[in-house]
Amino acid sequence: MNKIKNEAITTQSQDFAQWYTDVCRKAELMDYSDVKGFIIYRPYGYAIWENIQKYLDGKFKEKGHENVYMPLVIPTSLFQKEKDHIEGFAPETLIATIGGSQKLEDPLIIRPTSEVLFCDHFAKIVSSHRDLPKLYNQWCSVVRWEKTTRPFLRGSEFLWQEGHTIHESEVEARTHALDMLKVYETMGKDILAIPFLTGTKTEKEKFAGAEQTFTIEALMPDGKALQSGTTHYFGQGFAKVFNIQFQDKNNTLQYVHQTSFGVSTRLIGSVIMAHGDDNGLNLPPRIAPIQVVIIPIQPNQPGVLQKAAEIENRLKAIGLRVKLDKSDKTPGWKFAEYEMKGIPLRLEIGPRDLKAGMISGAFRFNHAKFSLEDSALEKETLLMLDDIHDAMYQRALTYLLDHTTEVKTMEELDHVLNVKLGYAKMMWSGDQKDLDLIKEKFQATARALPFNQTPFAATCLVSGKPAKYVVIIARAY
RNA sequence: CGGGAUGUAGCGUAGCUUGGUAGCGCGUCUGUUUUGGGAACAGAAGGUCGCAGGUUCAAAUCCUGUCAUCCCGACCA
Repeated sequence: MNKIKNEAITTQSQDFAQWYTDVCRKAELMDYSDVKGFIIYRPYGYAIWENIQKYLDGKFKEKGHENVYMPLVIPTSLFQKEKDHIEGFAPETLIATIGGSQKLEDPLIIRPTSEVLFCDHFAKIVSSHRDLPKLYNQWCSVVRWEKTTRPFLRGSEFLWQEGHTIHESEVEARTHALDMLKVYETMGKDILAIPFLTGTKTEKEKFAGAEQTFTIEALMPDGKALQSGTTHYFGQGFAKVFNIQFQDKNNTLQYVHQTSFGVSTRLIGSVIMAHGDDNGLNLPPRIAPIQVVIIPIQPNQPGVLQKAAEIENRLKAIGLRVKLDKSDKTPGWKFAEYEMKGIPLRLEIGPRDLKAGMISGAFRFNHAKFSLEDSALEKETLLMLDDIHDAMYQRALTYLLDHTTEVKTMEELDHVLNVKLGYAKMMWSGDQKDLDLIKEKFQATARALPFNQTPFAATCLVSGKPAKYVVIIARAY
């Protein structure tokens, strides 16, 4: 029953990285293009992104954001204004140097992120405290010339959303950055069925140009962490460089306080790894492009196809995303195929069910089979999809908790990173040199300073100096 | 950017050592029978052997270069 039916997919235990790539391609989420790092988002993969977009776009608008669209290209002279920012991104920019047949005086950088465009624009449109806050969001793609690329996890081009906001006060801006982190965290719980580790990034890991960076980190089954989204408090750094000023209520000129935040199609990679298994993809119901697949058994028998179509229509009528597979593949083939594609719920209708007035089916995530009364179809299906979501979230949460370990010695750290796998929670002096040592020894980095900073030891695990922070260490994607 | 591996039909591969008509499995198409966990039979289509040079009467095969993908590092959402 649980043995591997699809020989084409490498098993996770054989080679987790290869398993991941196999799933991406076999489930038809993406395809490679002719340019390294630039992937084709196929309909099934893109539909997952659309579902994430739909959810987030709604949440952003609830928070008062407006969508805008900035240019694809940034003049080099503009990009270079903020020092830390350019230092962070310069090594991975793609630059257009020719327009038509003429060499460009000021070469155009294909945006790796749009901070400077927003800043430049904000400076022009803001003059009074009455203009604030400005809460903008942009859906677009960005380009970063990456050396190593993997589908969804790291591409030279990826789709994302970038929010950019400016505020009158530091408190308001900081609160907003944390609010948006909460939106991301809730998204994990609501639709991705992924519990995120949340916290603050260390000085070294924070965004180029930010004063403070917050993060959501997902723990993958191979024990590695995947940074899945970040929000930033920029302070007034960009505002001063780009001269984004306003007159406050006391008639004095002030610089705005700024934030930005983003999540990308990397979330798809996160979902693939967090929930997938040796049978392939396993999608949480709320982002699954197809939530229910209906498989007619012996479709030539009287009434079977009609019933299958009726079920399809009834489920569509209550707003579900449904597919009825009328093709002449055998049922066994279809079962395996739709498991591989991660469709959360399968319904089967055949002569046996017709006679009994029942509908058979199975869950993708745990392979459990069931049978339900025809009359209860709508009600039961909705309940089951919610149950599947909750169970998937719980399973991921249990994994996260089981794989978050407090460590007090180098030996324990070694054990967590190399044997037990997952997050190592340790006390840290606050000196980056101590973390550098860990990186050198274990190729692991600080993922976050968790918001819960309750100390559990007095000294830093590495240096023995007085401990300042609780920090989460892991290998990362 | 360093180290390793691989490019032959949509996918997986044989052939390469020793140059001589490009083969197999899966998938695809047509038809018939099937159908409750990856069906059977019959017929058919599908190839610039990654690309570019070179050696040769002759190159998938030998030589040089190049590109891409994957893996492992360093760098990064």
